[in-house]
Amino acid sequence: MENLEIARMLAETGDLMEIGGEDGFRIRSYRNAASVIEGYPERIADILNDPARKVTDIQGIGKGIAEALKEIVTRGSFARRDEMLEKYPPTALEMLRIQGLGPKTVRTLWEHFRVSTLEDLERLCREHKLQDLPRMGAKLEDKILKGISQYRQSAGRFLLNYASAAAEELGEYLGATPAGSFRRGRETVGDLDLLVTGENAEAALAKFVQHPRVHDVLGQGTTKASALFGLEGLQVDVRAVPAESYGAALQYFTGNKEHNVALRQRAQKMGLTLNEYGLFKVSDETRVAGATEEEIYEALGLAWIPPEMRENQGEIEAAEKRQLPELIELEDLRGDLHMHTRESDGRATMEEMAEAAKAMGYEYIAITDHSKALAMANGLDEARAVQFAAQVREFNKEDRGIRIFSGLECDILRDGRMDLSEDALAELDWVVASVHGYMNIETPEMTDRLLRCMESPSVKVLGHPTGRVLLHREAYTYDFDRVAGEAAKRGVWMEVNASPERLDLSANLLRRAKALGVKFTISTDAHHPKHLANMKYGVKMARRGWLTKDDVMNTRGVAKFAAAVRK
DNA sequence: GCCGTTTTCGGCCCGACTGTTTTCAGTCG
Repeated sequence: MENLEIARMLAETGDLMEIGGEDGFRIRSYRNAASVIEGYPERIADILNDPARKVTDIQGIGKGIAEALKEIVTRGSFARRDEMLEKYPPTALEMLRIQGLGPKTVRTLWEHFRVSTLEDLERLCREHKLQDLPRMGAKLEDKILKGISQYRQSAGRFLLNYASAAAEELGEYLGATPAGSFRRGRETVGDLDLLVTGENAEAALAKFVQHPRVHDVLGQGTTKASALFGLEGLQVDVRAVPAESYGAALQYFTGNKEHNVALRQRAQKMGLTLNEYGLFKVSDETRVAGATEEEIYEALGLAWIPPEMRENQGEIEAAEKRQLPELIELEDLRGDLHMHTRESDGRATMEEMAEAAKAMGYEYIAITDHSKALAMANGLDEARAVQFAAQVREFNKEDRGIRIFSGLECDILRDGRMDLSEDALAELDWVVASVHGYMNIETPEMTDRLLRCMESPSVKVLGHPTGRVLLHREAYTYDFDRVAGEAAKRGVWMEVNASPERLDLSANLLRRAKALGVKFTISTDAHHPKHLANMKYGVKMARRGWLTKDDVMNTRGVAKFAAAVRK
């Protein structure tokens, strides 16, 4: 049992308890424990198995949850969870994920109509049955219908961090390499494709279906096995391919479809045929290439194309002219410019974040806690912001092997003004401007709002510029080209938010912004030292947006970066 | 349910919006 799954069970139990109308503080304890465990560096199961260790030493885990953890690890559930699942169906949890539907409404619907599936709920809304209940009306019915449709679009897809954990675990276990949309760095994946090759390839398929976290084997033959993995049921396809076809298979299963079609057409014109086994001459079926991707692309007269670019969006033409951009690499990053501490809603102190960043080899970070508009996150007001800036100046007086920039993730108010006064903002080194509220305003108003926020001389970068939350919330709408154009003109940068829930901007918008002359930062929005490792997802996204090292400002060394910020 | 304690009980982030009301419950962040 992995931490992520344990955390999910605790959080879900908290959700069910909320539907049950139980004490809010008790629910918070479950959620808090879930969040601590999710971010915990060691496996909870290992700690439980070590007689010398106590899980209650972990902050947020007391006697009660320690008992639950023991149960979860030994039998896959715990009493409280079972009890709640007796009362409410697991489908109730699905309903909670609909935007606009909360625990109280779910409970009312269950008690009145025994609504247990989204289909039931949808029908009731269409028949306007919700209006029979107190405080429910037509608007709510509409909202729920919209929420269901949005939810359906995202169901069955997985965030990159989840897929990534599975890919790493199985990759190591099987000696397998990921292909598919995961390899291309898509922000969400529907399934995970893995390739194994060599003498033990067929044996690996058998080994795969015996993995303790594999269940529901969908099929198993000599070249392919397919099964559901982990609690969430991520579908994993493992393919065994001979060494001489490995490159061809990797290419074929990485896709995407359009890219592959274009390559096969190209091969055809050259008197060749391309499939997952190799590149062959049509005339006498002799093998031209297949063992590596590089030799296939080369035989087609192309430079090897990074997987993140394989969408048939002009990359083949660029590869032909040998004009592919040199994409940014994870190792190019010298700092992380968006993270939170306990001052607002983060889990660690400034010093702990700095220490973790230093261990990753960074030269600098910016601490960017929330501003006061985010009251629930205990955002900073003017006085605290100014005090924080002084604290950072003090920190930097000594050489600590890492430089901190005093930053703030400052809310952009509805009218486009900044949440804190210019005087206070001027004390800080680095202001990230972000939208956290009023996301459903009309497109022109949102455009004006973002244009106006850049009039503040303190604003250096637009944080998570479209506000999307993957599988959960659509981006808010505005005239992107106008805003990006203005950002380029004013020297305001745009963020690639590396949090796997966001990955904002998207690849398409990155390319558009880049074309308009925008510069970027890639930052994790970490709320825990562990989240600093999410940088790799941001880099993937940047690569999908064709960004180079030069496009991304936090690839600069500390002196150059500081100079660029001051300008 | 956790934490901290002047150690077994009291405190634990809450403000703003929406849609429903006619004073507020529910949701979101």
